[in-house]
Amino acid sequence: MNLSLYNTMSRTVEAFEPLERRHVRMYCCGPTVYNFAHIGNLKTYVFEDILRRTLEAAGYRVTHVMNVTDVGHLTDDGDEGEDKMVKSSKEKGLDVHEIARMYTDAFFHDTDALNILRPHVACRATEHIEDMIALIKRLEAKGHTYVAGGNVYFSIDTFPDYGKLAKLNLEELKSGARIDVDENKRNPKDFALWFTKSKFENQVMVWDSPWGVGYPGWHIECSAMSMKYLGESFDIHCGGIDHIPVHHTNEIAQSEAATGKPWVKYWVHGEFLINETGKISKSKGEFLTLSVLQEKGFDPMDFRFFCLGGHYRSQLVFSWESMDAARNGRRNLVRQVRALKEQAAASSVLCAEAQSYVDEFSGHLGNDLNAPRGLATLWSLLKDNSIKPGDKLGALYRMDGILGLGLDSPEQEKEEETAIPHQILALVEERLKAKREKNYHRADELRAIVEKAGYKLTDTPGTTQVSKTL
RNA sequence: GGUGCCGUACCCAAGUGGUAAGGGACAGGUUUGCAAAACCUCCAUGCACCGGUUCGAAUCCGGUCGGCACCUCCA
Repeated sequence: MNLSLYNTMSRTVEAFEPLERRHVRMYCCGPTVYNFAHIGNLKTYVFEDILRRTLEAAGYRVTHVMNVTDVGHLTDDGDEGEDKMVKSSKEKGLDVHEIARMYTDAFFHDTDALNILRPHVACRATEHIEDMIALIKRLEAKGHTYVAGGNVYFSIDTFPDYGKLAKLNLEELKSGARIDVDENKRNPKDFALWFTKSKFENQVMVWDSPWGVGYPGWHIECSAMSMKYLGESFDIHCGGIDHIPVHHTNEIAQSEAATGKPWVKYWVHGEFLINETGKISKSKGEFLTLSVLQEKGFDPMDFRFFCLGGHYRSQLVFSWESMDAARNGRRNLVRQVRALKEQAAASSVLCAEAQSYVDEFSGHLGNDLNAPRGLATLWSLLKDNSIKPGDKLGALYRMDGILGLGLDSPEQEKEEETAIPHQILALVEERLKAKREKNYHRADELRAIVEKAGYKLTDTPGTTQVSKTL
């Protein structure tokens, strides 16, 4: 399987060649655990999961590392603003560590529900403060830092390639166009590595350091932890597209300034999920989480299926109508798979025709993760009556190894029996009797009554199933 | 003000020079007393608009209009 990926650094699709022959080292920016993940966040993790599964399907051993940001960071990249962890902790009346634990659990609960493979290493920022301090010391020794107003800053003017990822034009950037510039900074684009004198109110999350008691800047954790677990140069770094201009730009500066080596080979960024009003965010509009979707009757897999319908580098438009479409489409798929399962067991060796569908599918996924095309191939396979059920199922399972829709997992019969009132059951009985007597006029009357009461009747040979209308 | 992305049917969405994938909805049909399910069929001579290049353009170039994102913590 050939694999090519769009590299933000070169702005082109490049053939993928890892630094080590059969091993891929991948770092994904993880959640900041001061709140639930919203479905926009989750879209990015779905894309990263597709990337990982594609790499594995291509035969690579993957080491997947993700950070969990449990250090409080300010609502502002400068020295102002409120600490988000503290803010959340106050609102919930829990201490910051409890907040972090609660939202970390919630995060993995959601990603598990979406069948997203867990990273091999999920590292907490609070457990790597020493690594961050060591990295800052390294930068300090090389003259990339300065102390001002009690904080340690990275001086971007000491790093000639600053902004290469985002293609920032430093002359023309209007820093401070929308916010006030931190007056401690020599260059408005400088960023803090360590804070000691912020007016933080968080007395819990502070650590001792050579520069005084305080806490790390928000970019340093990713550099420190990724290099700790993946080495000073590794293959893939991914995250949301919003990270390009600031977070990843700063990570590159501090990482490469410290080591003097190229840091990351491929930068892969996922586009945003948006709705009619713009991006889905934590501070704007309705806060859409996976739980909200589930409360509205959607299965987490419906959301995964929905995400797979668009390309990861395109904005995807969320609407309830689209979710309905995704649910219908996925139910249709599951139904067909169930029918195949009843006919045959999945073949372990595929016939040539089935294999050619799998190859076509792999070609699409290998071509910068074109999941929508892959899905189209899956539907054509399903429709191809020249392929025997066992081969069809075997091919489907291979495709699903990447799609992760859980097609091979045993059917969980979700339709749990909600208690049907005995009045309704009595009406159903009466209707059955009318049916047997071929009194269809009466039977239809009874159907109307029962349906009006909020129950759906489905006739099967000899009996009738009752279920509550959603 | 700067930068980037985008505009494809009723909805979502692929498609980067060779004559519009796929899903959903809708409609028609087969079948079942009815209903549901299932199955079959149908669904863009056209890809925001206007010019240009080309044998050929949704795809390339120029312009216009519209949307989104980033330059602020953000997936």
